[in-house]
Amino acid sequence: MTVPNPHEPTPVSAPVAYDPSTVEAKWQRRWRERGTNHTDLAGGDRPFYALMMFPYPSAEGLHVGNLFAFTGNDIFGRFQRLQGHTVFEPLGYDAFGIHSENYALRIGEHPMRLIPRNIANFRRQLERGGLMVDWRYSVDTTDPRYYKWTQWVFLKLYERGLAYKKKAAVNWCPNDKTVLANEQVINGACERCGAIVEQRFLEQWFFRISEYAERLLNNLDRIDWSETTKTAQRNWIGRSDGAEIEFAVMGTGNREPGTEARRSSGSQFPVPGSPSIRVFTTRPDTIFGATYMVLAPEHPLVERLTTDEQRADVEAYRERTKRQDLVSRKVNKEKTGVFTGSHAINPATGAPIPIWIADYVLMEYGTGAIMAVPGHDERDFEFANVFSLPIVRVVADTDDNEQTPLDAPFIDNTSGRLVNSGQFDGMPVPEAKRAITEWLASRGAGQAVVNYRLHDWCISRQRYWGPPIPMIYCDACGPQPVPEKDLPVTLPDIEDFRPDDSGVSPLARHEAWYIVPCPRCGGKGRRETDVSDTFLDSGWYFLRYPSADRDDVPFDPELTRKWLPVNSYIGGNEHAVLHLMYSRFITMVLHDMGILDFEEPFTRFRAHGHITRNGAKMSKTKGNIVNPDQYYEEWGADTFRTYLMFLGPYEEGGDFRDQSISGVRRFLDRLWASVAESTTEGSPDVDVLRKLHQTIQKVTDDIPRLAYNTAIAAMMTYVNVVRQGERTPHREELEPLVQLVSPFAPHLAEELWEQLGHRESVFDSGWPKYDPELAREQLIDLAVQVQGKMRGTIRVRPDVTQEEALKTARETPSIARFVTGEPKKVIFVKGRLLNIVV
RNA sequence: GCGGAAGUGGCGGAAUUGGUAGACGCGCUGGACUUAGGAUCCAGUGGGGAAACCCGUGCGGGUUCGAGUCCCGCCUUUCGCACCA
Repeated sequence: MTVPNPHEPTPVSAPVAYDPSTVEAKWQRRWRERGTNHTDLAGGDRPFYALMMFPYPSAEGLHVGNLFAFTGNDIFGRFQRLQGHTVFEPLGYDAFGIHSENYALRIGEHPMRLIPRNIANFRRQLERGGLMVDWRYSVDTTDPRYYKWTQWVFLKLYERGLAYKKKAAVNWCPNDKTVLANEQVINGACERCGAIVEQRFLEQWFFRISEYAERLLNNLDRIDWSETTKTAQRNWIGRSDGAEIEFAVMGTGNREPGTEARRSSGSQFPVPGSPSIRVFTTRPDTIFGATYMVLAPEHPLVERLTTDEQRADVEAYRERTKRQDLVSRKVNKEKTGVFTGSHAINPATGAPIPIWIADYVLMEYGTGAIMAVPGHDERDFEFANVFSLPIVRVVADTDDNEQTPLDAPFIDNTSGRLVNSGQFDGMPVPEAKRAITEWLASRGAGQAVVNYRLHDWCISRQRYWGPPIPMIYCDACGPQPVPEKDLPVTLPDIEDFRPDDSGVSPLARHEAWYIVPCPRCGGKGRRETDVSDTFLDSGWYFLRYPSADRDDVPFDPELTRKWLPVNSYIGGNEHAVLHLMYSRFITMVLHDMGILDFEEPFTRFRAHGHITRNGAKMSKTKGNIVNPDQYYEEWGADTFRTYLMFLGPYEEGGDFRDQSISGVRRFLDRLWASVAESTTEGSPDVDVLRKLHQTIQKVTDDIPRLAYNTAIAAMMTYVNVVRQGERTPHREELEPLVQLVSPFAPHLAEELWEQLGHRESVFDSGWPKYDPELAREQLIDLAVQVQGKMRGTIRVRPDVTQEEALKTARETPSIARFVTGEPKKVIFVKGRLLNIVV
């Protein structure tokens, strides 16, 4: 054994290098043991609910896009905790729906077996990512303990008269063999599979979301949401201010064969009891220019209005448009239509105008009928040209009130004045809108009306993988809601769950399941065999999390009062008009029923951006999907998290490049090394401390703005400062940095915090305070311009006066050479710049 | 067509309010240490020029002492919605 020579310096053992897999395993275990991520729901004061959109647990496993979204939310949540809030950051699974079912069908496995496996895999990947999730309060929408309450929500809407069944033209996907909501039809094709959607007439359950249109629109003004999301919702709700106008119909040739068409009454205005057509228009001011009318082909009045002469043509046209798919209808720009043979009377001019049918008028919007003003509407103009219908100009473009020449195709303006409009001539358009609406109203021919694009929400799905709609049909008693005590209506575990083309759910093939006693009379009843839309599952899940361990109530009133509405919600903008609209609607309904004391579920919402890879969209077919497991393995979760946040502004997303990850890992390595080398001897360097406090300020400002990329950049800069030169960093220079970095790299921060001698979790240590005194620079480089051109900088105190700065600048040769003669003018921005104008 | 967002080095991106354009990172170049380096460290890195300087934020105008930022007119990309009366 060799005795160490006391004169030789004892060899310092090389610091242990940063090994993420060891550190991360250690802290995940420690968090579990200590319950670090548990939220004291009942006790915590200053509650903060940091919600992220829950994922659909696909068989492929966690997508990097999910992780990007969750990490951003996790950073925000951890930051709030460090600021002293009790943070609740739950996560669950949105596992019902066609997506899961189709996949199950494809691989020939039952979703009841498949989904739990996917969830287990998701859970493993999510935990590996280091999220501050309290897994004791998770939800799985396919768990009867959850969908019991989804069915309860349905019953509440039914009780309120907001759920109703009607036979309706619905979007039918021939591939997925189910009905789709309007929101799920993109350009006439199924959002999911891309198949061309057909129209079918089926009995469907609807929610009366359209009754809430005005509130859904108005409340947008007072919630703190991403503007892009609010705009999308406003457009989707699509409020139009206009008028409904009634046009009297002249007798049809059918009743008086062989005679001239005659007015049904002596008046140009409709008479109660006589046939009339109601139209919606946003331009009542143009009524003097209405030279014909158009009804949607499926309009109920078409039957009566069609003359014998025209019947064959009309029937043929109706048949053709019915079978026509939506895509060719929308893409096809040429106008088609057929004359019904009947005429209506323009209530403004008293002139008879022909009534046509055409598929450019949609039954679903307004009244399904329009007054056509080809002089001022592009579509009407095109139609009028195809069928040689008269075009009358009633708004003049110019101030001189002269009729604009008709060689202009049409004028779509609202700044002109009326012409050819009788007593309204010369009136500006906005004024004429009001005046003409009033004039028509006074004669019983119309009224001001607001119309919305938003339609009622069809929730019926003729599929298997969803919560059965809790209704029972009894021949004697009619439709009966399933009593609350009988919930849940359990989805049976059947092998044959394949959808067919019959228009009914696979459940309709299972008599043993659907034949039940009527809850009212006890006689033979039949269950509703459709299941509900998966957007109903996600329409209320945020209410469930705090009460996820309770079976007696959907959500505990006290916990709900404490934790809701959600303080911060982060998710993808692809849900701007689906999930986010439905959630608001359901919350409003429950509020109106006295069940919730707030009507907006998400106080703040931010849409995150999306990740591309090497500039391209990630997709399975391109094979360029980032699999998180691989990166956890190679770089560690902390590096992966931090890298994802460093890609670009969180709300815009960024481009993932494997090559660039190393920079973030280097940063964490350097942070690790700095702590390992740090000393408690002596005192910290004032210049370093100044940078530290500037960094604290920057990071504290950036996180709430979700400017994670610049926060990370600031911390990188600071580590570079700490390590500059040959110096040994002082512990006080590093401790606050470990706190700053902790939301981004939680495992590493915990480890370093422990190495710095702390026993409690870094997440219970608070957020470092920024001291403006310490942050202030002693000397700055003041920019000096001559004639607005940069000519150099001068080193001065930040509070230097204009006179001093000017003097210094003129003594600086490299600047002074540009100043010829006396300055005419001097612009001085304190602490920023000096501009000398000569 | 309507509505939103965005065009900045080789690349991802900085520049909260009109005030030093290109922070931070990748990549690249050179160097140090090395048997070796795809490790680490140091220096450099918008373009042109020997330099003084000049030019540079999609294009064209404008406002201003000063414009990536504001105004007018275009172009391009991208995402929603789309015959919504």
